[in-house]
Amino acid sequence: MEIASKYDPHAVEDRWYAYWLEKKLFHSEPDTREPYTIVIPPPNVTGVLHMGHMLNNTIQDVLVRRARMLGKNACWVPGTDHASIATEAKVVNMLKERGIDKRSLSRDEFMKYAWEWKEEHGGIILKQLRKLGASCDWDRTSFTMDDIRYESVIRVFCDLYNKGLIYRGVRMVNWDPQALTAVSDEEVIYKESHGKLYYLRYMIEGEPGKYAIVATTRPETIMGDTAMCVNPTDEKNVHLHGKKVVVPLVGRVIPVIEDEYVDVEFGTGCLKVTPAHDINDYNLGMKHHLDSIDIFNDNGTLNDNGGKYAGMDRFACRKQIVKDLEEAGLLEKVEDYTNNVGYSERTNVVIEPKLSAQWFVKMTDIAAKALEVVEDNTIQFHPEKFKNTYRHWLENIKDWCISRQLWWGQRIPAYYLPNKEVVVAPTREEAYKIACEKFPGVVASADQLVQDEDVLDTWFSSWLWPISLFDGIRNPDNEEIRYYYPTNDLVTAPDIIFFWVARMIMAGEEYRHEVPFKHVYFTGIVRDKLGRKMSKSLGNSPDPIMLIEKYGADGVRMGMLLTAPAGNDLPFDESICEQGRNFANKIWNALRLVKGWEPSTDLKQSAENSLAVQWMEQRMAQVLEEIERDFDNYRLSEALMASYKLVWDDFCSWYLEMVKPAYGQPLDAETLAATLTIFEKLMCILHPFMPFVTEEIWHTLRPCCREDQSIMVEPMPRSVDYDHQFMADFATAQELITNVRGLRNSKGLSPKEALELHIKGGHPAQFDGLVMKMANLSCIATISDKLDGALSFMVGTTECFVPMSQNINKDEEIKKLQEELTYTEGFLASVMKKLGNEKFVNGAPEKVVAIERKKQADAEQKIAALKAQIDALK
RNA sequence: GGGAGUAUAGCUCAGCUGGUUCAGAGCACCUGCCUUACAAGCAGGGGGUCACAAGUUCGAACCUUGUUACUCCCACCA
Repeated sequence: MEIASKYDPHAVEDRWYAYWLEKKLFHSEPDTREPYTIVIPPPNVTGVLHMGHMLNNTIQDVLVRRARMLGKNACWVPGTDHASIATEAKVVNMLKERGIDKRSLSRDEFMKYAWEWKEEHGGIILKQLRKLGASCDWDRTSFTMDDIRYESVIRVFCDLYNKGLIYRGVRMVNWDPQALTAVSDEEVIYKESHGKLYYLRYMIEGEPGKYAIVATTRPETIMGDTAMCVNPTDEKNVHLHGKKVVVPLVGRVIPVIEDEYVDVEFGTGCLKVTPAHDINDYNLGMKHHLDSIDIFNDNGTLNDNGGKYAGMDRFACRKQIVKDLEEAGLLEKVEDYTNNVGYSERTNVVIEPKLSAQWFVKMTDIAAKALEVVEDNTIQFHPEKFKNTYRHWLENIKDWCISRQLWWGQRIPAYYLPNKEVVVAPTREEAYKIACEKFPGVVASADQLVQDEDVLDTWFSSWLWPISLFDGIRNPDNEEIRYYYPTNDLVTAPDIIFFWVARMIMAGEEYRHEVPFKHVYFTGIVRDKLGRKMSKSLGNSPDPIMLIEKYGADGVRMGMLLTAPAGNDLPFDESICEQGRNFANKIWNALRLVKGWEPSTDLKQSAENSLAVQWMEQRMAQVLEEIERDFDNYRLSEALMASYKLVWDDFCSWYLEMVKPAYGQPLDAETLAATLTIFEKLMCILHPFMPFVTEEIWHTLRPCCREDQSIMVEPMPRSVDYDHQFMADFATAQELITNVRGLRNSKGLSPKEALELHIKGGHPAQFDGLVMKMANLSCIATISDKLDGALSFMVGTTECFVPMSQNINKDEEIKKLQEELTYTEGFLASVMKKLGNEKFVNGAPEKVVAIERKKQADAEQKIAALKAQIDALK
């Protein structure tokens, strides 16, 4: 069979993915095996695959595939997130393009459009994950708003309400004037922005011509001022105590109050208090029983309280009001000012603090439990440093605002009675029942109940994900939840540690009394090579599907993993995929070589081949030890690098070259069979990282017995004991080979010209045959004295000589030897200094001193040898 | 403002409990090779004051303190 000289992933990847699906190899059902479970961080249903997903899902796939090969019942559950704000925004836009205004639609009509849109455009990302090779159990694909998940969320809401952990209250919330909804604290991003600080004059009542100056960044909010505040200890403002001042332009008379909160150093030490539009002012207002005047509409324009500015946008109003203040002579001065302004994570508009009635979850008690399980390592974070971040957040946690003024999401199951009382129940009928019991005679029928208009924060669905995926909320005792929960590993980006990771832990404790996962692997953030975050607006994010087209999924997977240790950002450059592609090609060519060998049953296995096989098998055991340790510590890139070197260096460069027969010659059947077995095992080791090329090669190696099989479920090779002396001796042999090749290279000799090697004294000779083959030597001779007229090198303390047919350049050789001598003498001097130090000899452990003495002896021996060689040349 | 982390070769990173795996790996680079598996390759090679300074120690990339630079998280003084 002819095998192409270049590996072509296109021909291979789709075929094997279809094969895996057809054989249902991704599917898991509970059985007697040990479970291994990962739930996918559900991407937005509106999302398309980006580099962050690639990294994240590659890691999950590596872990799942490895677990599967270790004999576990591996289950990776995929799904998507309904992403209220983002999805609703997209649907609204879509409607707008069709000339439909959301406000002209009823809630039900809107939801119909939204579901249509979701069915049509949603979940592209899951299709894209298949290209990557993700071995998700697609039969289990879920959605945070499908029936089971919807119902689970509703039940949890009711349950927490009944436990008194959910309440409704009027609070200052972060209002997104574009999305027209409240968002949680975590959804506000503060950015430094360059604005102005305006100094306004507030006339003092009853003291004509006298005024106090207030510095503010938001002059448009003066319409909402209900007090001015000074610090009671502020001497320069004592004259204002007990006075009243007039709000500029507005004319309203407001009191001057005193509070320690005011910073004496800032501006003039006078603060205008606008309880409706600033969180700190709100607190001051509560404390001093101030009125609260809301001047904004939900969309960020001014309402009727804005007087002549009513209807204007808040930023347009700011400009206008500054102009008007100036004309009225009430603007003292304007300074440039840099401060932090909060923006909505979803819509990127400036957040408006706003008083409104919202639903909250009490966090204090739930948070304490969630902190404990991370502190005591029931859940381990990789890397561990994220424990700090986690602790800090949980220790300072505030109640979670979970209501959103949107339609796309789980509608809050709270029903209002005509008497303003509220009942909470999963369905209207149940709510009616409760209403009748609690408030007899208030409602005559279920229809009279008015359901809350708001939906729940999307994270209020996703925090249940590891439980609700197995229907563990509705049926807490079902077989699946008992089998798959708790899950094993969670792989996610550190930026959602609060949004998601912490809250899943809370939900796990609350609803399973058990952690939702045992390990959390935090990936880094994928950046471009200039260190910038990948973003649409910068256009610096490569399309992952194009990358896969170009380098193959295996190539991209490997490229990303090689440079992405846990928690480290990944400066992504397309060229790292080349390394992956090249590696796939390298293995492919090893396959071509091996497949070209003809087995001969007449030929007996040579001693050399037998040794080569023994070495390779033990080398594999040795490296497996390392790989297993790396996986235990979640050091995936190191495990991959070790595998890479095992295949490329040890197998291809050393082993295959050692057993490779001369051109056209057959190979003894025993060695060939051993080679195939080793090759297969290597493919198993590599399979979690590079699933496609390894499956292809595994099948091609022994096509006869691979029908209907898959490497996916082959047992993963495990490390075993190996002979350390044997490996050390072989390493010495490798050094001999490298040295001879080096001599050849530096003297410009052809690799085809066979050389002789003379070794002074004894050396472990069992590998001589292999050394002769690999270094192209005609003989290896043992000599008792140094050899004249030869090039020399040392391996350890052993002197080696290679006779030259041509004259050797004595000066050059002497120079080279002299350099080595100087270095060794310096080395010896430092060793002697240590050994001459009594404190060292007495203080250091026996072992360390012995090592130094050995260094001394070796160095002395080497110096003597070098001196003798130099003398001989002279 | 508070906290955390990082700084080792041109790049990305290892370096465990201070001591022969202590100065490493991969990529990149340089030299020579189209040697019938692979130029997406082979063989060989160069390259680092371990950010800076002081200290502890017989001994420091590793421990302590300080300095500098970068990154991230939290807070939000109008």
